[in-house]
Amino acid sequence: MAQTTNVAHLLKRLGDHAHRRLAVLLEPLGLRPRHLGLLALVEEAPMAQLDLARAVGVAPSVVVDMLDELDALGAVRRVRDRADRRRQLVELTDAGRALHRKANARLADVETEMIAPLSPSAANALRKALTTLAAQL
Amino acid sequence: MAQTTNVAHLLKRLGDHAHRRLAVLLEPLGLRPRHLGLLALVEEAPMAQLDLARAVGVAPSVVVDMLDELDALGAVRRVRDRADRRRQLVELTDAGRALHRKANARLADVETEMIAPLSPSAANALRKALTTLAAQL
DNA sequence: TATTGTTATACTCTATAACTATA
DNA sequence: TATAGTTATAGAGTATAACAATA
Repeated sequence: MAQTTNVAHLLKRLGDHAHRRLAVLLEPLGLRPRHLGLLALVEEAPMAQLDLARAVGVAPSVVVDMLDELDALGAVRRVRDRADRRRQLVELTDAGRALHRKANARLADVETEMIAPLSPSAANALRKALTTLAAQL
Repeated sequence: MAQTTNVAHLLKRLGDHAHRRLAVLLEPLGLRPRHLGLLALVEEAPMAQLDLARAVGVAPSVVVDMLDELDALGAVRRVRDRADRRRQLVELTDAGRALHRKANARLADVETEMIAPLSPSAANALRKALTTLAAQL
């Protein structure tokens, strides 16, 4: 059967598994996988919401919801931009920084779990290949 | 940033890309990615709908919809089981067999596209690693 | 007029529950 | 009563469109 060995199909199956697994591990933190991209961006520097939406590739209305959730966790703060009072600069709180660190540890856990059956060199080759493929997206 | 090199995250991103790409390539055939699993199962032997649902891991009501779509394409036929008249045995038509062959070719195309940046040996290592990981799901 | 963030609405995908026909 | 298939309904997740405040 073509599907079981086709790389595209394998990537989809494994990617979905990784996503479900990450959702389970993040749940105790009150986070979901989709929050991680936002946290990573805001960790670097405060950012306007529409810029976040563009960077993450998701609709602005969805970013509003996600930020509401992160706000409820005390992980981010919306600060009105005084230069342009339409914009909200989203910045990470100290609690948000700690939360992001924990979330990244859970993400690392998923990787560790998943690559467990591979030899170190095979795991390395996998990471390298995936990184190469992701670079062309 | 952890996400760009984390294997779990890379798998998710690449899997989603593969899925979107496959959807585009299947669209001219009137198929969507989720139909492929059904076609592959029914290609081997006629199967009852609930068995299909269990095999694909999707709700029976969803299988009904998918089969309606495949039926509308003339790809499958529901045949009442004479031993147990509650069951419908789903079988592939000749047109369905041809369609399945084309669909698998499109799936192979997605793989070819995606692994293009890799050397043959790297592509081989990738396929082997993914197959190993998928085996433990 | 155009843009930022927000709200309202709709669409896709899937699951759960209620229904029918057979057993 | 239990099971196979179906229909109806509801829940995530996301996108599009309309809106208020500001530029």
